[in-house]
Amino acid sequence: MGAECHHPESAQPGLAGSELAAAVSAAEVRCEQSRERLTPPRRRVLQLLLEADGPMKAYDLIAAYGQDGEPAKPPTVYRALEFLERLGFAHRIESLNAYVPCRMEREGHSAAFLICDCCGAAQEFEPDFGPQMRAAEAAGYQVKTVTLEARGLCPACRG
Amino acid sequence: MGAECHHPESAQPGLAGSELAAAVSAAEVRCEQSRERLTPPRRRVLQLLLEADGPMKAYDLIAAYGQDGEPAKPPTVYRALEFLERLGFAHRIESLNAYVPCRMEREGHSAAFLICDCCGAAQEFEPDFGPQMRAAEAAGYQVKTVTLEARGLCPACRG
DNA sequence: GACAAGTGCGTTATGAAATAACATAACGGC
DNA sequence: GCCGTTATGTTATTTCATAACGCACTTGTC
Repeated sequence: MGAECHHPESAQPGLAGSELAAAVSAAEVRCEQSRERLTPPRRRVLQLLLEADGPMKAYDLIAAYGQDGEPAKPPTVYRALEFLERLGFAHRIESLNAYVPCRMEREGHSAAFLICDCCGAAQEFEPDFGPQMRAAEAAGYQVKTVTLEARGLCPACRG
Repeated sequence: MGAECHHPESAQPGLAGSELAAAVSAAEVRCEQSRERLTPPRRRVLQLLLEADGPMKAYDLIAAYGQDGEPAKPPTVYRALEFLERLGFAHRIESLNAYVPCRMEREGHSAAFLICDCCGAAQEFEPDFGPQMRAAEAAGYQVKTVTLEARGLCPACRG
């Protein structure tokens, strides 16, 4: 994951400049539509996720939080992450204990990732959970959210 | 999750007696076939998982490890869990930080769970990852393992 | 049997991830 | 203005997981 890997980074590079500003603005608009508030800590954490080249750990966010180098307190970042997840602006990748901004156009509650064990890239893709939803229904479950994490090697690292 | 829930437990009850012994013996056979050793700590942790009524946290296993009430040291249990996962005898449920014994007949590396947010039950099911594997292939990824966790309400808790 | 290599275990200590609990501040409706 | 609600600041703690070391046991070789 990154440290051991010298392949060209295939992960989506972080946003910057006008792209970053546009992504933050889009989040702002969606917040207003939902009568939610993109407060300073929430905006700051979203920005850090969008700028990053790959999944960020919570304590990476905590360390990077202050523009002056001052770290945040853990609850500040965890609360912001909870909000961003709730609104669909970010996803937690369970198998990495890390977070990424949502790359999908469609707003929804499900997330699916292709994760490279070599370079650490995590690519979100549009999942088709048809078979799994049918299995859940057959078992009588009422599913609220689904997450899928596929581990392997990305095109750049599979050689 | 369990604490807040007074519905009838729909999770698979833990094994006991001859069923438990048979499950442990089956694991023993599979170990010998793979030239692996089901050593005492590994056997003990597997037994605890099989006896449990639901997912067990690592520190639950640590606390329950000694028959005399003596807890295990964390590395003892984490090493055993790593082994059991590697052999396919147990799965880690990432979104719960918890572990369950594998309930599937077929030996494989993929796992899929229906998790009840109310009673904490985690039911393993046979996943059909066809759509997701095709998406991964289209993206050029070489997938090694896939895990899926669907959160919702089990039949007993959905009311 | 002596030896070395590999594997697993026991132990101590530490690191990493996440949350509890309580006080204070800002917003929005009336 | 006042009040309920939501969000933040802060301290401390809990929960989860691993690093690092030395010893013991097994296995294969000579």
